[in-house]
Amino acid sequence: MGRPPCCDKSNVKKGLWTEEEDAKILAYVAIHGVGNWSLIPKKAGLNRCGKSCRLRWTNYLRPDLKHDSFSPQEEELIIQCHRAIGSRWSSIARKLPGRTDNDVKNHWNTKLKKKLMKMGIDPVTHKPVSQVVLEFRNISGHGHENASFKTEPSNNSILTQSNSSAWETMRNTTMSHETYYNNSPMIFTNPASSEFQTTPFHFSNHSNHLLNGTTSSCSSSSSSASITQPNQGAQTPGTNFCWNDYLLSDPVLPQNSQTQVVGSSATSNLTFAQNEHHINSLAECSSHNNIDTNASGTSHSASSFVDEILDKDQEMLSQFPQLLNDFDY
DNA sequence: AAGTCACTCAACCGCAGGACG
DNA sequence: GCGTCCTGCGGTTGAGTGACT
Repeated sequence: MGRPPCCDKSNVKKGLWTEEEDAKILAYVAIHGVGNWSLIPKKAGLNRCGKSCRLRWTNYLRPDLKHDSFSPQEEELIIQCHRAIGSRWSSIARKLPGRTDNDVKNHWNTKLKKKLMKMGIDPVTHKPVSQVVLEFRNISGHGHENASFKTEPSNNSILTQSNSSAWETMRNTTMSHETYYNNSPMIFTNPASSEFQTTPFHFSNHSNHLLNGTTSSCSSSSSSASITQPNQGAQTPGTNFCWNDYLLSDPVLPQNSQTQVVGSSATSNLTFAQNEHHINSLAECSSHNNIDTNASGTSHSASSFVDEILDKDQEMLSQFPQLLNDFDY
């Protein structure tokens, strides 16, 4: 038995709000304040669902909201936060005074995602698209160099976004690392090296790291927010980088279940962003691609995996208590 | 000028979790 | 412990609008 609707939807108005309706809400809130939104429509004389009133207030009418466009600093902060915690828009919005989760979400979906894709960054994983392509190839069994794409991926990564042109581009061309190197120089921090750099998107040419209080302060080894991928050596071009390797070397996973321990530095350099990123990656990997992490050679059960994440979570929080102030999770 | 397409963003929907009786 | 109500959240939709043909 499902929950009854919050209101009689057949008798409430839907759609855009009129100035008159806005004025009613503003007048009511000015006198009584916010709270108990289910009663507000009746008391304020509105033929609207309480939920709709609350949304109108929180997303548009609140006096502390900004209605101007996003600044470059705000955009940078959104990208950094998204890389760290994924699509937790309310948490990200709390970092941006005057912005709502809806604002942030819309801005991400309409502007920032495209901006990243233009730069050759997969907006879901925040990895260079070339790396995502390599991983997909391995997952889908098209690991050899000249394999053509035969099946489309099923996750929400750049390969399946509404931006089908990106997919078409990649399907029709074998993406060379040089292509991405040339198209997105910001990604690759070592242009002189012939080694393929896998450092995800990083505003390295910005002097102000807006997230110093979050990602950077959490790093025990670096002042930048750049992320060093685990098992980096396996990701050089021409080698058979495998998504499973990525999982197996994940610092979140139990060490004794990893067939190959990457090295203590990989764990000691672990940042908050890394952990979040990996957890998100794992979740996406398993949910979107139906990849069973147990099938990757690990022997832990699902519950022990969750326990492991929680343990690591506790460990991180004890080491970096400031996280509690930065993100609610 | 008219039609089509792409984009933006306000609003809706359904679910989850917390508070409370 | 259970049911109900309220609120918060993230994903999705669709009306409005401007750009393009």
